[in-house]
Amino acid sequence: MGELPLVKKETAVLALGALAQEHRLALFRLLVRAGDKGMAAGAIAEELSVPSSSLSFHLTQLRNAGLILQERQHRSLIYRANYPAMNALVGYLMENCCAGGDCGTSTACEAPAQERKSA
Amino acid sequence: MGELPLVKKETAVLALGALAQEHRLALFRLLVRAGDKGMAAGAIAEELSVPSSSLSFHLTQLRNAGLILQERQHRSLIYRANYPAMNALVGYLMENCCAGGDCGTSTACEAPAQERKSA
DNA sequence: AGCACATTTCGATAATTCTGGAAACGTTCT
DNA sequence: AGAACGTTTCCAGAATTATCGAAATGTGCT
Repeated sequence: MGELPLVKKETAVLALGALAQEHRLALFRLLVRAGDKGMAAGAIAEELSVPSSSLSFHLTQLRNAGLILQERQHRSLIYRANYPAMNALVGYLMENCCAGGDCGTSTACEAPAQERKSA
Repeated sequence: MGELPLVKKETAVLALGALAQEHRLALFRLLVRAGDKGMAAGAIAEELSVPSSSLSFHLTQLRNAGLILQERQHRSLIYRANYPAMNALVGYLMENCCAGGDCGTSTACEAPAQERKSA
């Protein structure tokens, strides 16, 4: 009965703040859909119709919040959703839901064992 | 395969924004724990050590976002967490997770059938 | 009616966040 | 080395958000 939190208050506020913005929410959900293969910044900018400098700002926000991961691939920077972080956030929100009783909160979204880059 | 969303983009941004603030996140989680019986504004203010005028501002934010419900009881205003709204928000966040595949996302937090006001 | 209590509204200030063009930076190809 | 490409950093202005004391509003008791 110590229940030390998996997510700190600060972390949660940061993550929620990162998602609380039209472009970033769309961006995050886009990456959630894109799955393991991720998307390049340029492709995202085009998809969302956001100028690259603005997009870069938003990508940084999401990255600081730990919600997305970055990886270089040739000239492009590839971004992917951080599923564990998302799950942790949701878990934090629902923590103590129903006064500690187990009310069916079993959230999980593993990075899908998707066909990893067919090369 | 129309998949019309249970939560609109705007609604989600509003809700996330409401939660993306130290005091409000604590407040919401407090109400989630408090359950069906809710809490009066004054009690919340004391618990969170926030001046009443500030608290009122935050309560309004959460209420506009649809995350909490208000009900008068004698001289006090009682606030309760809106569980369905919370569930819908979480559902929206994870929508299309794993590219539409069912990856174990079964989130639910019904307002607990708690001992409703033992009077 | 009059008084005390619970909470909200007003208002002015401080702090933070968003935006996008231009310039800088790192990578790849010839 | 030099050129082209993809992305980020810099910057300054615009917009939004948070704070809290004081005053106003609403409710219930006597």
